[in-house]
Amino acid sequence: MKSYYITTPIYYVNDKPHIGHAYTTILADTLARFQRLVEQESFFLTGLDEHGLKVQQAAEKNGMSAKDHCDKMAPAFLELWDKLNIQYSDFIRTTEDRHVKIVQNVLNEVHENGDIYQDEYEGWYSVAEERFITDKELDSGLFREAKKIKERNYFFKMSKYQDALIEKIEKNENFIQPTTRKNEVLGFLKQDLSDLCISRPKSRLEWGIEIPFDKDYVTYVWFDALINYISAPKYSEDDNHFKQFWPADVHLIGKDILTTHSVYWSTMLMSLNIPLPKTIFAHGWWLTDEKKMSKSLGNVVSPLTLVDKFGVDAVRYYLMSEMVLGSDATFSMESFIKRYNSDLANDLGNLVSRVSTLINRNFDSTIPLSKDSNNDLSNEISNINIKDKLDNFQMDRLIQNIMDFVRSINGYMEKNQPWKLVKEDKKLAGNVLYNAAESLRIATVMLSPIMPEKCKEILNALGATSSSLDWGNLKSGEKIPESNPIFPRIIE
RNA sequence: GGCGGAGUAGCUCAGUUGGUUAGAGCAGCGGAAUCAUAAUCCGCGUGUCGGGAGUUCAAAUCUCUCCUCCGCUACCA
Repeated sequence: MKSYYITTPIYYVNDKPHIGHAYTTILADTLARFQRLVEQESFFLTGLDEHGLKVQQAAEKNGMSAKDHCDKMAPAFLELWDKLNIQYSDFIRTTEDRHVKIVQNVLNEVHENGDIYQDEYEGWYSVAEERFITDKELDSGLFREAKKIKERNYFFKMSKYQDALIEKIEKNENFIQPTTRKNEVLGFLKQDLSDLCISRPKSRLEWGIEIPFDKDYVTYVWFDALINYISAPKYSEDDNHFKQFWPADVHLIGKDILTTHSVYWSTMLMSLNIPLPKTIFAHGWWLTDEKKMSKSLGNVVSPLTLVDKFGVDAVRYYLMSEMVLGSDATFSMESFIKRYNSDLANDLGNLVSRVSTLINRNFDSTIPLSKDSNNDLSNEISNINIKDKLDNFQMDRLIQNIMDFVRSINGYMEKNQPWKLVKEDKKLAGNVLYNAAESLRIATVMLSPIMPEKCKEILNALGATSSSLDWGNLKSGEKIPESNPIFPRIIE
C-alpha cells in the first residue's frame, strides 16, 4: 500500500532557520498528522540543501571547510524541528552518500537518454561575487565588476519537454496549486523555454556533486537539490521501496520557488520517465507588521519567540488558522493574542474547565453514563469533513469548522444547563455532561494534528483513552483529574 | 510593456453553475446566565458587494470599460 508522501523544500544552509522555514514545516507536519488520523500512512520528508557557491563562500568566510560549515548549520534546523514538535519521517542532507549516489545515477540516466549535451554558456559574470549574475541583477547596478564571459558547460534539454509539460499542467487540475500559481507557470511557459545549464566547472566552484561523466565539473545546485525528493525513497536503488512512495502526493513549497519545481523538476522527471508529483502546492508568505508588534510586546521580532512564551501548540494553531493557504498572511502580536484568547482560552480551554469541573463536583470525578448516542452534538459532528478540507488545502476552513463545533458545545451547555439540571434530574444532567465531554473529546482528536501536546492534555483532563473520531468512545466510569487551565488567558 | 490575480461590514475573510430581506469569526453595543480561565449564551449591521455602462424577469455572481493594489516575466540559492 502506498503511503501519503509529503515534502517540504530542503532548506539552504546558508541561512539560519526563520519563520518561513518553520511555517512550511509545521504545515507539512500538520498535514501528515491529519493523513495519519483520517486515512493512511504518511511519509513526511524534509532536509537540507548543502551544496553551491553561497555555502562555499560562507564556509570560506568562517575559515572552515564547506562540509564543516554544513555540519555546524544542520543542528540549528534539527533543534528547531524538535522544538516545534515536527514528526518528520526522514531528514535528508544533500551531502549524504545516499543522495550523492542517486544524483549521479540520475545524471547518468539523463545523459544516456540523450538529454544532456555540452555547450558554451555566455553570460554576465561578477568577479566580486564569483558567479554569473542575471540580467536583472546586472540592471540593478549592484554588481560593479561585471563582464561577459564564456564557459563550457553541460546542459539539460529542458526545452524538449516544454509542450508535454504544458499539456500535463493543463490536463491535471490539481497539479499546480493554487490556480493562480498554475496560471503563472502556464504564462511563463508561453515563451520559449531554453535548456538548463546544470554544471559548474570545478575551477570556479568545487562544492557540489561531481558530474559522473566529467570529473572537471560539479552539478548545478538546483539540479542536485530537487533530486532529494526521489533520492530519499531510494530511486534507482530499490525499486519496490521507491514505488511505495512515489509519486509524491504533495510538494509543499513557498511561492518563491515555483518555477524550479514546476518547470525544472517536472522536466527532469519527464526525462527520467517517471510520474510527476500529484500536486505542487505553493503557499504564501508571512508578512510582519513591525509597528503593531513593537507596540504590544516590546521588541518581539519573530513568531518563533512566541514559542517560548506561549507554547509551541499555540503558535502552531495560530499559523495554521490565520493563513489562508495560497495567500499571504500578516503576523501581528495583536492578532496572535486575539486568536489565542478567543479560540483557545475562551472557547476551547474554558469549555474543558467547565465540563471537567462539573463532572468533578457532581459525579465524583467520574465520566457519567451516556443515554443517547443520537443528539444535537453527535449529529453536528458529521458536518465536519476533514478529508474534503485536506484535499482542497483549506486548513483555515477546517479549523473554522472544528471551532464552530466547539462553540456549539458551549451552546449546548447553555441550553441544557447541567449545573441546574443536576439538582433536578441527576441522570439527565449526567447525560448532558457525557455528550459535552464526548463531543469535546472528538473535537480535540480533530485538533491534535495541529496541537499534539495540548490535545493530549485535554484528552487526559477528560479521562479519554481513545483517539477515535467515532461517537461513544469516551468510557463512562472513567476517572478524571482535577482541572487546570489548559490555555491560560493572555492578559496584556 | 506582456500575461495573470484581487478589490464584499471597523479588521480577517465566505459567497458553488446568476434567483428568497448579502454571510461567518473577531472587535463594538444591549441583554441573560453564574458550572467555567470576568470565560459562556442570546440579540443588534442604512455594507452604494472598487466606479460606470450593458445583458436579463433577476447580478456581488455574466459582458464591456475605467480606477486601485498585487503576482509572474527563469537558469542567484
